[in-house]
Amino acid sequence: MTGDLRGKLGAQHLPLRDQVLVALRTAIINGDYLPGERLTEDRLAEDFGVSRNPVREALRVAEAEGFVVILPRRGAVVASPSSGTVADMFAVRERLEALAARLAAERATAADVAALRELLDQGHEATERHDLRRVAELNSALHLRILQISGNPWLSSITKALYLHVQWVFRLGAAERAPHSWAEHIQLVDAIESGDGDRAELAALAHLGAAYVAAHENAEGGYQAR
Amino acid sequence: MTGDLRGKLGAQHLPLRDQVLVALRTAIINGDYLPGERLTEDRLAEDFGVSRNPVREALRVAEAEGFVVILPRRGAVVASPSSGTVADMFAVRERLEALAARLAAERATAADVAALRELLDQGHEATERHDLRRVAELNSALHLRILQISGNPWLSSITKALYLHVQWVFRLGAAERAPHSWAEHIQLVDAIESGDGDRAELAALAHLGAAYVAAHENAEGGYQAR
DNA sequence: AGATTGTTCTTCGTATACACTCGCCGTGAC
DNA sequence: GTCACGGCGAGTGTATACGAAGAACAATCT
Repeated sequence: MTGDLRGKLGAQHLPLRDQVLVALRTAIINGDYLPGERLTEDRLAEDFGVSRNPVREALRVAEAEGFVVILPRRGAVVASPSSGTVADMFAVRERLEALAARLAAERATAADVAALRELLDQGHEATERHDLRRVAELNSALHLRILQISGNPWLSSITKALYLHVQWVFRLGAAERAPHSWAEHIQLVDAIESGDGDRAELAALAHLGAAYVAAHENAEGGYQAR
Repeated sequence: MTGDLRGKLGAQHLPLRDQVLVALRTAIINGDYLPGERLTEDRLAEDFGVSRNPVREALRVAEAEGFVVILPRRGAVVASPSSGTVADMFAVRERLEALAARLAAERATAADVAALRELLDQGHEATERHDLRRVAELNSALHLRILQISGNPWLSSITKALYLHVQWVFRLGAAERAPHSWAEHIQLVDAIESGDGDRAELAALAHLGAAYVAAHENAEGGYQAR
């Protein structure tokens, strides 16, 4: 898109508002700010060591992304993902990740597949070490990589956003379910390597279905609404 | 051209930033601001008769939604939907609208179906009157209504955002394809009424496929304002 | 007690200031 | 003539201050 003006340098500077947005998102996902918690602009500005303006701009984007809810003239609170919307989220994600798997299967180069296998290996290793944090990281990396291979920027950005929310729900719940999800990943990469779109879609659906059950259980036992 | 925009923002009770966002989106979709056009904060502030702050907050959200591209320290320009991303957009929309159709079929009440039929009738009438603008409105209303019936807020908000982009591409292209799309709508509503999820999905896919061909042709032909 | 009033906190919007970066353009050196 | 340098203006990025409006809550009054 709009390739004419881009490409020059100076793009390496991340505006403060973006840094704030990233920090805010991760703080919410990590549970540093709990659902229902009030987020006054002053407080966030102080927490992040910036003025209110960057905070306000980051808040608007966070609202658009569904991480916070802004009540007019009342301010922002951390959104509360109810178990109802978790189900809705997975229903959408199921379709999107299935499409991503199909496109990836149809378009993956040998190098793409090699990169996926590399992630798979690292994941296997980390699982044996019981390094759950690293497993979760590699889990994300794998999904993101498949999205990238799909080559559809819309699909990619939408699914990434949803994926962040999934991570949020997972963290809020108690345990990671990482161990047994890894076998599903192998199935998925195998299917992508085969180039068979239908098979890749089915593998993605199976994976998502299992993930949903885990997330849903977490959400049920997790936190209070509002 | 700036006068009418300014007048609309006067006497309402939504936060200014939201009014600016709506005005900005519609201005972009209507082609008042053309792809690649530079959007300086000062100019937008003047166009909408507000200060820079609401404009900035609206711009960040518009960026997140994909309507503008913001280059660090350079400012915002209207995004350019290339024909490549139009194909990607429809690939995603196809899946989402198919899901919406399925959910709607499974959950629609008699009242929901009646509302859809009402829209269908109005659409038929408007088509006979060759009132293309009204037909386009009813077209949107029908799709939005189906999303609402689906009862999945994630699906709804994501698809709405995509739908706005589709409208953008349509307006940039030359003619509306409204007339023959109406038959497909009838098929779709029939399927929803039947409560048969598979059938509703297929109807949605057929509709989207036809719409894609039209949109793609428009995008190929390049953009001309109005 | 119940209604009214007032205080306080916070957002919302405006205004202003200033550093920084980028692109443009004129000037001068070669 | 052309190329490099440097000044200049435009515009963003950030900070800060200020006032208005609204909501929540406590205090006051009847």
